[in-house]
Amino acid sequence: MDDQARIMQSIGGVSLAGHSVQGGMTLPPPHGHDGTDGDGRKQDIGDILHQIMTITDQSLDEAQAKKHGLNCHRMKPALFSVLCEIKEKTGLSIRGAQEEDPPDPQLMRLDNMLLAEGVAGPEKGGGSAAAAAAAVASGGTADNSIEHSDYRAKLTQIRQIYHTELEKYEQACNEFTTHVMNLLREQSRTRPISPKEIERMVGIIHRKFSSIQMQLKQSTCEAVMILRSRFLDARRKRRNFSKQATEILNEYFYSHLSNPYPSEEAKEELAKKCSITVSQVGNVHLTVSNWFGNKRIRYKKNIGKFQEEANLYAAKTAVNAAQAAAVAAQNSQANSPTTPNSGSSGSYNLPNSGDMFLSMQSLNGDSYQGAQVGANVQSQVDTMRHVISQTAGYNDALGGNAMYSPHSLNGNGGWQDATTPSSVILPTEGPESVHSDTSN
DNA sequence: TAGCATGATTAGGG
DNA sequence: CCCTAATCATGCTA
Repeated sequence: MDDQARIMQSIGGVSLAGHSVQGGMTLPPPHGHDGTDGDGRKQDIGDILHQIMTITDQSLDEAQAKKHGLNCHRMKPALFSVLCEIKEKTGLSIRGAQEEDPPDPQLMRLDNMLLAEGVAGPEKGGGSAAAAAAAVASGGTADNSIEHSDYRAKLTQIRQIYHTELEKYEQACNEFTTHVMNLLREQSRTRPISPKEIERMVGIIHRKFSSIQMQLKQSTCEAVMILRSRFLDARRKRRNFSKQATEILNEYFYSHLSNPYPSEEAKEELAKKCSITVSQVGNVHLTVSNWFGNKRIRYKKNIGKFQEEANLYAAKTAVNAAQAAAVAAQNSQANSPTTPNSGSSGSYNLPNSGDMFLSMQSLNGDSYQGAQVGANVQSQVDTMRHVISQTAGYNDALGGNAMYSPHSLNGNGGWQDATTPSSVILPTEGPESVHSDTSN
């Protein structure tokens, strides 16, 4: 019996203790611990150890020859399968523990975030999903608050980088896995490596690579967050309106001082007239609302400070209205001399602007409250009369210091009828013809 | 550069 | 959902 055969036999004898025979091969019965065969086994093990210790002393050819001899030994397949079985059994507990790993919550969080931001997930819906998400976050509407080309461009860039890197990682992972698998398959001819063990190794490799992937996802998330915060900061950045725009808004405000709550249509119209566009701010409607909200509150807080401004705009409105009225009167005289006067107490026609216009329109549209109309009309008429009298050198009993008294504010600090649902329609024809400088 | 002006945001109420 | 009130943050100007 040569050395190799003895090794095989010895290993077989040790390894198969307590196991039945595979492949119909009869193996020595399990050794007891009574020491009857102990000396023989010790001798065998000693031989093996000796061979292992001296293996480096052997030449390569000698080692190859021994290896070949081992591979060709008739007992090798049986021994091999038994070793595989034992290995599998000892590996079970480890593998079981590792495979029970729940999905990493942090990874899930990152995945969800990337999906929500439109970086991961389907190519097409991604951008709009992100836009919608960001719009919701910023309180605006999806269609205009984040239609920011810069934002989208940067997001697309991030998305591209992310996918490129992800692809690289996946490729590297696959390549490495294939390499390791090939290596293990190659080695499995000389040492017991079961397919399951290869699988396990692949799992380990994948886990390692997924931790790298997580880093990628993490930095991508960070990039998106920075982008978003920058974008939102930019949105917050204030840009003063043009002087014209402020004038238009002020004119509307002071000519509707009794009820400075523009309707949706009025807001849109104002935005249009003020050339407040989507590109200028995120949300046109919100901007006009902001302006009126700020104006109302600041006016109310310090009426004295705004008195001068109020007078200015009152005069402006009145003069414009008077001009328009004069033109209208001329036209009406020329076109239909029999047109009755609209019933005002003065000698001029009612101006076709501001609350007066509203009252007329609203009466036609039957949606406006009578009381409100009355208040507005009265306020406007008073102002008009006063201003026109001043500009025309006419004195009346009102005195000259307060063209706009804060009578629109009630005792509670609120505007009269402030709770009345506003159905105010911005004059679409009158002011345009009057304020030719503000029309688009 | 301080201080005011002003557009935007936020919290809370109806 | 719109409003007010308070506040933030930036723009403008003396």
